[in-house]
This record gives sequence, structure tokens and C-alpha cells, in this order.
Amino acid sequence: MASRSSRVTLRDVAEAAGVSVATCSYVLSGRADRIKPLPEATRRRVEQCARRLGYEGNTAARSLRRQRSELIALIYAPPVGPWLDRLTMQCEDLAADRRYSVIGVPIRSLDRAAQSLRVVTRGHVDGAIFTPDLADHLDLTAARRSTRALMVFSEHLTAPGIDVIRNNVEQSVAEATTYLIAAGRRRIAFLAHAGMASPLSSDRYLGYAGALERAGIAVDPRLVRAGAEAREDAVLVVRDLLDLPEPPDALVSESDRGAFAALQAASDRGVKVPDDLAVIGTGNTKEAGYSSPPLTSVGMYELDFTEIVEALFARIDDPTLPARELSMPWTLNRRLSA
Amino acid sequence: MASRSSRVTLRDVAEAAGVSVATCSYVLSGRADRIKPLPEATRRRVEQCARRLGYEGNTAARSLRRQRSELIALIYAPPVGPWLDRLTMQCEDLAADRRYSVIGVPIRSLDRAAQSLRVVTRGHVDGAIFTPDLADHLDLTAARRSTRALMVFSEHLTAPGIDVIRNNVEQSVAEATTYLIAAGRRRIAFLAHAGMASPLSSDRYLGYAGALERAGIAVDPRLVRAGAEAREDAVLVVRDLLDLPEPPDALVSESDRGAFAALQAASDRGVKVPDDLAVIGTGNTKEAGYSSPPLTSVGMYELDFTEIVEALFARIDDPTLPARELSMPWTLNRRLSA
DNA sequence: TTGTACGCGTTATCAC
DNA sequence: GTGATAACGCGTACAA
Repeated sequence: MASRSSRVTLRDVAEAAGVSVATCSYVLSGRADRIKPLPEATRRRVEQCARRLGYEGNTAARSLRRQRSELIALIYAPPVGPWLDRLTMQCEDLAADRRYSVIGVPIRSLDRAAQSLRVVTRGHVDGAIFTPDLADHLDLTAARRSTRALMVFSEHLTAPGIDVIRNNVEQSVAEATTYLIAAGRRRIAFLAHAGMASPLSSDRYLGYAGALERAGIAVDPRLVRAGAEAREDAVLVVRDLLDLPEPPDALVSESDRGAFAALQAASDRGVKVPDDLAVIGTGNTKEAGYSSPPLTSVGMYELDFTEIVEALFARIDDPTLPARELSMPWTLNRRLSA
Repeated sequence: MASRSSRVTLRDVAEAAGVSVATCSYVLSGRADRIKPLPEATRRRVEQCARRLGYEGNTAARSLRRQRSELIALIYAPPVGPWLDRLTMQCEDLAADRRYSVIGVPIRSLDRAAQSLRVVTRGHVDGAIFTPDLADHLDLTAARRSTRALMVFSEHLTAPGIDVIRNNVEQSVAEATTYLIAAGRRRIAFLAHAGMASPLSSDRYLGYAGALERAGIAVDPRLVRAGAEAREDAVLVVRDLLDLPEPPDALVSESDRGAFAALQAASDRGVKVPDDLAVIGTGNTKEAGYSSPPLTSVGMYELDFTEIVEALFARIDDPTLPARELSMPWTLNRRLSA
């Protein structure tokens, strides 16, 4: 009979326990011992009532007052791969230590991005991590003003109060391409993300095209194709490429996912990897070690984001910290596919 | 000089525009025409000031007052596959029409679930969708009380005011297993999710084991292995299985991901699919059509979640709606792998 | 232990 | 006609 149909508020608990909301707040928010510890009896009574009523608090009210939500956000563009999974899990683990929770914010398209990002720009997310390629196409000023910390994977962005991670994407993909050229490959295909913005402006593509250019090889537009996001698309695209009168003898994919698809398409067509077709992926996910053949991939040597997440929390604790630039250069991780 | 270092509030805009916060609120929240439309001049002035100052509102304050956050949550357990990607994207699209945003809530482990779910249980998420296998292991009462709508993939759960989706998982997996038996397979392996709870209690496993039992075949524990989550694990596990003195002649995987890995492991070991090894996956993701051989998979025929999301929004609009039970039975989608 | 101002926007009511 | 006042939602934290 005591149960209202709606949420249980602090006031309900206070009434039930016969104390003031202030006392309840102290007890339930842990800070029961601000100066003089409350008597055990009171404390227990409050806790019991809270449990019995199923009190759950209200984040909106708390974070409005505290100006802290104990929430961090991961901004990403689906589809999700093992790369983001790993980041998510590590965030979760590190956040749990500090009693923070993690939420994901999927961005479907650039024109709807502002809408999706309201959680970050108008809500009170204490910190946010923008996955690669996103930050370069979004306006971060609103997000910056509304959060205590922003961590961004970006090669070029530089903004006050925002921490960035540099992967040296262009350079490392160029290295990979050059490696293929040195191995005698001449018809090197590129499997691009359809992406949010023009695929031909991605750092990965720039690295690929730059390396070709420096080697005096013209980019053959027929060898540059989108489809790296979805495995099923990639398979079709690569089959297509292999059916060309002059098929590629190597392929660089903007994702490991696309590269795996290439391996499969090659197998479908009876094309030997790496003999007839060298394949290099991007991301260096764990799966790369277990494909057949194991996939050569450009990426972080170990997918360890601990430092990044720690830095985010450091800035949440103290937003006046100078903006940092974390360098985590990608490398070419050679396996058997190239 | 007008710019404070902190957030811009409605009060700031009001001061700048020389009107009251109430007026600003009316203008900026769209309800400018509460009864009598405000003069264009005032409205424009307010809008200009808001833009100039970079006003972004404050979700905490708004949702505290309105008791609405215009946010829906997707609760899931990483790693993420194409299944969740599709759900995410469809949610995003349908949410955008109603000016809602979507957030993801990753759950790492059951004992930390309550912490992760605070966004749902204490925050003001208007609605939440729990992906399969999650709801059965979580206490949803808090989430239920704190949201207007809950949509849950579950075979067994039945709770007042919660909408559920029934996939007939056990039955459909049993059918698939029976199909393998009818085709003469006798050593049928099962690739399980390590999962949050005991793998041996999953509906999928129950369907598999039940079908075997009904056919008078004993479950061989050596043929039941975990590892369906991560492709790299699955490859190793299936290789292991194939190296057994008495290797399996068929395999049912709790995910398509694991089934793809099985295809690869088979290819690594020179085992022919489906001749030497029949493989059936779960989820019926689009990729299934493009593996080699194309993967037979149990799952929704088309991954279309529109009805589900619409139902969620319907309940958000009117929480008094009777709890619905959406039936979306899985079927066996035959391709070449079995 | 408690009263209460506060954080920020919303909306019903009131005043010029 | 135009726009301001003020109560409100819910928890927090300082002063009493």
C-alpha cells in the first residue's frame, strides 16, 4: 500500500525512516561520515527502508546538483569490430574501478550526428572518447564545453583542452604499401570504407596513394573500391576485382574485416595468398593471427587502451591539465598474407 | 568577454537577449506558441543570442523536469556482431524520426551489471531493449520502475508491463539438430558461448541436447566446447575438435561468428564442408550468405527489428499499454554448409 | 540531524 | 498582446 506507482524518491525513504531527506542523502550517498558519524541505528534504518522500497536514486537530479554524472561515452560509427569491443571492455573495466559507467553513442550519419551527440553535448557525460575518423568530421566545440574531458583519435585535430591520440596512420599505411611495392607488387588494390565523408580523403587512402605516387605508380581507379565495412560487401567487391582482366596482385584494406573477406574471395576464386595476391589489413585485431593464412596488418602492435582511458580519467579529475598528445604509432605486423 | 569558462545556461541567453528565462525557454524548446505566438522580433533575438553564445541546454535539468529524456538504451554484452549492429542502426533511424537518441550499454559481467545499468535504473532512459540472454540473468525490477518501456528478448521471462520477444530458440535449434540427425550425422558438436551464466543452461544448448536425446544419441561432452564469441578462439577450438580421434561430423554453433570460424578451421584441416563436416550457425546474419560455402543458419529470416522498436516507442508514448508478446520464431535457413 | 538554498529548465499563472 | 513570476522535479551540501 505504500507503493506508489511511480518512482521511489528520497522523500519516500525519508518518510518511511522517519528522518529528513538530508540524512537519507548522507547515508545513501556514502558520505554518511561527513563530520560526525551517524548512529548506526539511524543508518541501518535508512538503508533498510531504501532497500525495502526499492529506492534507486535519480541520476538527473544528482548530476544536476553535483555537476558530475560518473558516465563516460564512447562515440563510434557502426558496424562494430573487435577493435571497439576491446576498447569498450577495457573502458568498462577501468571505469568500474572508479564507479563510473560506460555508454556507447552510435553515430549513423554526419547530418544526424548532432542529434546523437546530445548525450554528450547537452547531457552530463563526464568524458568521451571519439573513435578514429569521427572527430575530423564533427564539430567538437559543443562537446568540449559540456564535458570535463575529451579524448580523440585523430591525426590532424589540434584543439585546446582536447587530448588526442596520434596513430601515424598515413605514414604506416604508406610503409605497408611501399613494402608491397618492394616485394614486386604493381597492381595494388585499395579496399576503402564507404565512410561518413569522402573515402578518398581518409588518412589510410592518402598513405596508400602517396606511396604509389612516390614509387611512380599511378593509382588505378578501378582498383580502389569501397566495401570494407561489411564482410558480405567486401567479398563481392574483391571477387569483382579478381575477375578483372588485369586483377590486382595485392590489396590493402582499410579494415581487417575487409582483408578477411579478401582472403575468402581469393580462396573462392582459387587465387593463392600471398603468391598471387598479397593482402594487408588495418587494425591488427587479434583475429589477424588466426585467419588462414594469418593476416599481415597495420595497426597498434598490442590493442591496449589502458593509457588512453587513464588519461581520460586524469583529465576528468583535473580538467585544467594541459592537453596531451599521445603517440601510439601503428606498425606493420607481418604475418603470412603479405 | 561575455564567455564564461563554463557552460552556457538559459540564464545567460536570457540576459544577453534582455528577456526572462521563461521566454527563452518557450522560444528554444519550440513551444514558442504556448497560446499567443511571440513576436518574431523577440524570437529571433533569443535564437540569435543562443546561437552566438553556443547555448546547448542541459539534459539533466530538462529531463528532471519533464520526466523524459528522449533517450533509449540498448543493453548488450560485447563482443558485438552484425546482429546488434543492425539493431543499433534501425533503432537510430527510427529514433531519429522522433527526435530520440540511442545509447548502448555494454554489460561485461553479471556482478557488475547493476553498476553498468545505472543509466537505466537511476537515469532517465525512456526505454530500453535487452538483447538475448541478458534479461534472464538480470533483475529487471529496478529497470522496470525507472523506465517507461522495456523490451526484452527472452524465451521465458514474463513480467507485468514488460514487452517480450519470443524467438522459439530452443525449438528451432532442436529442429536444426534433428535435421542434421536425419541427414545421418551422429557426432554433432556444439560450440557454445562462454557467456555470462552457465553455457549449459542456454536455450540453444537445451535445443541441441534435447534433439539428441530424443534421437537416442548421448551428448558427448568432448564435443561441447565454449568459444563462440571470439573468432580466434573458435578457430582453435574447432581445430581441436577436428583433431580428435573421433572428430565430429557436424557442428552447431551458438553464433554465426563461431560457425564461420568452423568453416575456416575445416578448411585449415582439409575437411570438406558439408561432406565431412556439416556446419550450422545461429543468428542468420547477412554474412551467412557470403561465406564459402554459404552458411546454413538458424535465426530470424530477415533481420528486421522495426516492429520491435515501434512497439517500444508505442509503450513509451503510453506505458499503460498491456504487455505484449511478440513472436518472431527462428527458422532454419538452409544454405550449403549443411 | 535538519532546514534550505541550489543546479537548470519547464510550464502554469499572473501582471502591465 | 507581451512577457515576467514562481513553483516544481530530486538530490546535494552548507549552515545551523
